[in-house]
Amino acid sequence: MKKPNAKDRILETAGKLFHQRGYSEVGINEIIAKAETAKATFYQHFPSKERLCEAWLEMAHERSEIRRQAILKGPGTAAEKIDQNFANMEEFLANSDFRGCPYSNTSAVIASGCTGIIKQVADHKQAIRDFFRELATQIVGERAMNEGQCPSRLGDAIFVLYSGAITEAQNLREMWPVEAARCAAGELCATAMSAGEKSPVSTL
Amino acid sequence: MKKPNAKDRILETAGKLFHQRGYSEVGINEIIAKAETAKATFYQHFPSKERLCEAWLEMAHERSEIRRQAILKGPGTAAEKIDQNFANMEEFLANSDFRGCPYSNTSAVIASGCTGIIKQVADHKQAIRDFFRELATQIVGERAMNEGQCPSRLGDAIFVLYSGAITEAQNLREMWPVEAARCAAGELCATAMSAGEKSPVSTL
DNA sequence: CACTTTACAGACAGACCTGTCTGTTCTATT
DNA sequence: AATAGAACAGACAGGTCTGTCTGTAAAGTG
Repeated sequence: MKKPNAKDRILETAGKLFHQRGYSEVGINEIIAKAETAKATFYQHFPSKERLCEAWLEMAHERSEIRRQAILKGPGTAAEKIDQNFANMEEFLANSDFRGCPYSNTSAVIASGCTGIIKQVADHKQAIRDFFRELATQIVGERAMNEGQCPSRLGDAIFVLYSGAITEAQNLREMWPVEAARCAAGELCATAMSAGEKSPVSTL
Repeated sequence: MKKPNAKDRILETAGKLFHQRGYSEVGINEIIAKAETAKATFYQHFPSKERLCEAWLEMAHERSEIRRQAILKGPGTAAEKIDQNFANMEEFLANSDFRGCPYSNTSAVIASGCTGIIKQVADHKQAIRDFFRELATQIVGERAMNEGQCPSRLGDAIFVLYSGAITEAQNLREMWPVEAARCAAGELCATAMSAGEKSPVSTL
């Protein structure tokens, strides 16, 4: 019951270590020792460390994608859902000792030849961007869209706030960047909503 | 004229390589080879690679601090200066092949025991935060401050936008995150200014 | 000129890394 | 029970890394 599968054990262990200390700071030997498996077993499932990294990011992406879809289909207004995302980020950071975004952290250390990893990062970031764009569309609404409002701009702004919050919370080991981003996102949403009500064409 | 100093050559070369490929991906041997110096010379000036990294970040911080002070004392409104910062970021990214923030990139790969490096990163980020807070204060103005406006909140929001922009431009190798952050910063500034004029107390 | 500082060249130690290989043992299905 | 696939243990090769060490050459200063 404690040992599900060699491959899964490796993936879970590597994921935990990569996230805690960074991809380049964790070696195969440590992974297999902590996963209680043999090196030959490792290379039976993963042809290289780089592929293991890709598998880890892919797994993490799929899990997060499920969470995002659940949020989209769940209850609450779009603005509330955005706010909830920042609350979740605080919890995530508190539980991981401020170790930021696995994708950004990995992207910062790999060589430019690791195209597979680079693609994983880009795909994940694009998915988050699309997520916020979808919520932004719900906020701005169809009417305002036709009148010149740009929900994708609001979505992108929230995406950048989201990224900056987790990056700087990691760098400073403090929570205030998340709160600052949260407030700013709320303000941008409020402005977008009131612009949709009052002025038909935004000057921005 | 081409060889200023062994120490300076090492520092410049290491800085360039660290920035281009990341701290953990560049070794001492490559640095001394490209700096055309000997290993003994290197260790005469820097007791360890970690200290070299600290010296690099410190040098880069001092240079950027000079630029920020020049901007603060230079001509233009505060809002224009903030906008100019995002324009400068685009230029920076274009010239460095989208290799983001040296401090965040380094922070993502070092061990938790590297307290010196961690402090350099935190100090630098705090300086940028203070820079945007100062500009935000100029935007919101003293009157609005007394009436309940919070310039530090605006400054922090711009700081987070700034960080998210450079992070995601690096991850995606695209420029749109900078533009998104730029627009959002402009909008937040506009909202803060109109709130200072019209409504005495912000609801945010 | 004598002397000190600075820089050069590069071998070397010791550790760590990824990835390969040999061979054994467990486990499940037929 | 027999057989096949999966997992185990760990030595090994070949390379890279940081940091130390020995010794030599150049350059500035009294």
